Amino acid sequence: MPDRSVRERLTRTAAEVFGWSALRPGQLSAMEAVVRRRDTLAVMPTGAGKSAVYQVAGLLLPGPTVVVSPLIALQRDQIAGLLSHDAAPEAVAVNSSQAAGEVEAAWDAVRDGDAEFLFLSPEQLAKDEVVELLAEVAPSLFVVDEAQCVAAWGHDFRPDYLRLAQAIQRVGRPTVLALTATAAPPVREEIVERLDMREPALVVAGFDRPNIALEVHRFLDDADKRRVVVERAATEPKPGIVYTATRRDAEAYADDLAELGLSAAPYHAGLTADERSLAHDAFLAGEIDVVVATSAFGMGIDKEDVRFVLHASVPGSLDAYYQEIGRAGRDGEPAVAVLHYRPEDSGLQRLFATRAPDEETLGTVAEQLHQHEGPVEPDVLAKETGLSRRRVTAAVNLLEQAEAVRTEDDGRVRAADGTTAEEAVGRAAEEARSRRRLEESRLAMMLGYAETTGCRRRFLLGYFGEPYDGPCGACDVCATASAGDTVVDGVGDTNEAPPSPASADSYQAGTRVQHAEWGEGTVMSEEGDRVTVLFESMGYRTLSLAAITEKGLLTASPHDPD
DNA sequence: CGGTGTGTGATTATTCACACACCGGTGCTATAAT
Repeated sequence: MPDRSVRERLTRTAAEVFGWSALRPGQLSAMEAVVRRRDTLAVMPTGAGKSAVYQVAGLLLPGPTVVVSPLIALQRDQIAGLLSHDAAPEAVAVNSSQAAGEVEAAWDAVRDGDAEFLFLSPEQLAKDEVVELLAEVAPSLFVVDEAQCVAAWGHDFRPDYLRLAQAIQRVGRPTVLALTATAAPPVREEIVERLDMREPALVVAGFDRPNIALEVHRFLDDADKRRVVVERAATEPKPGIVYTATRRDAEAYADDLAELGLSAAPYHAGLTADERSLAHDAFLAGEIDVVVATSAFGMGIDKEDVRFVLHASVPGSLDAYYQEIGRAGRDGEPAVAVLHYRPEDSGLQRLFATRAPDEETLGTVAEQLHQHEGPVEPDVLAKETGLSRRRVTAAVNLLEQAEAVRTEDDGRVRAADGTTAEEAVGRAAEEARSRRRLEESRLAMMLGYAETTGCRRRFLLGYFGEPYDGPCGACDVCATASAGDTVVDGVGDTNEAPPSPASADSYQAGTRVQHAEWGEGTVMSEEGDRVTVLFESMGYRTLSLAAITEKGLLTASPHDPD
């Protein structure tokens, strides 16, 4: 089909069914790739209309559309959004909150072609019965919404995220569309790899959010930090969000703010469902000025006028940080993102980031697998070992990644031929170590942002693979530098000068390089006298230009950049 | 990794220092008890 005709059909459907008079370029090209049955990864900021991509494209493909979504609340929002368009087709969900009758009705609707969209959690797809029902209705499009969850949650918290590829295969390998607002290059790679996407089209909308001013404050003393965070939350224009690392801190900061007479509410997973939805609804309705939350607060928060996002502690990665501050200033009006941190804060994040199935668990699971002559269901392994389903699945995932385990067409798993349990554990443990190195380097990049002497926006965008010459003029570093410039009458060439625009062209972001010890990598950013490279085996490393030149550390990679 | 709570012992009447254990974030789903 010629380009024009596909695009015309897409724009016409968008207008007639949803009433959208115009599509953004990113939306249209993602839709087009999907309709041409090409696997697609779309990285688009919230508000850029990610949902529209599958809503419109799904309609133009003949079979039903499956949408994997991490939260039931999010599934409800999406369904409500579809229902609000009179001309849009029916959408249903299947999850544990429903009665048996509802589930049956939902499947009937999909089977009869009454419902175009079916929303599921990844855990649903871990059930044979669900996969079999789905295979019968032959979906044409398999959407993974909030796809950063694959990389962020798949390894331990919700391991069924790493088994989606097998589910996709089993339901007839429909076209795969992964959607996310925030994903740095290694996260994108991981999504593509884990979902087993084939030669995917990559649609990346711009990351920059110029109306969000960036600021960082470093503290040595915990009490100082608390005082500054509370004062800042009290004085900034409302509404705003304060992120804390623990539930206890969320409560403590909310109490402090309430004592100052502000309407503030805590939000974390330790609250009851009622308390959470109360806080959530009140915040959306403008009845609460400040929500003080752990990372539980975020997905599905569709509020335009958030004026500040303060962090009372460092998150574990810039991916998480950018996702959280991205909730500010969606209306395009000025907003501010302030990170408050102490170097000690990173200890907790390091702990979170580096936890993996221990060798004992891996050993138990591997040995149990080897007890079976043939393939076995993961649930059976859980029963036999007495370990939780989550731990078993995480161990199986790791073993599979180490190519010591294979998944059959029916979803059962078996030990790879010619591998002993011992070898399997050794290789899986090495996979876990390699993953830990990457996680630690991601945390190091987070701290790099906090400690940078250059433009913060430049650092942030560089991390996401977006070259930015800067200085941006809207971060604390640039503000200080330009104040200095005025004093010295524009000379500005001091030791702490902002990054020089487009200096050496040899280490521009995106350049492929080779390191003698660490192998191939991609330059992520260059700042002052240092270059940050993302190595495939080691994660992020920051090298000094002087050392690179003197010791000849980096050579141009034989491969062309993509 | 770092903060916090608990227990021990030493010192002396209620307090303090120190060692040590424990906890820390995200949600789904199935199941049991009202």
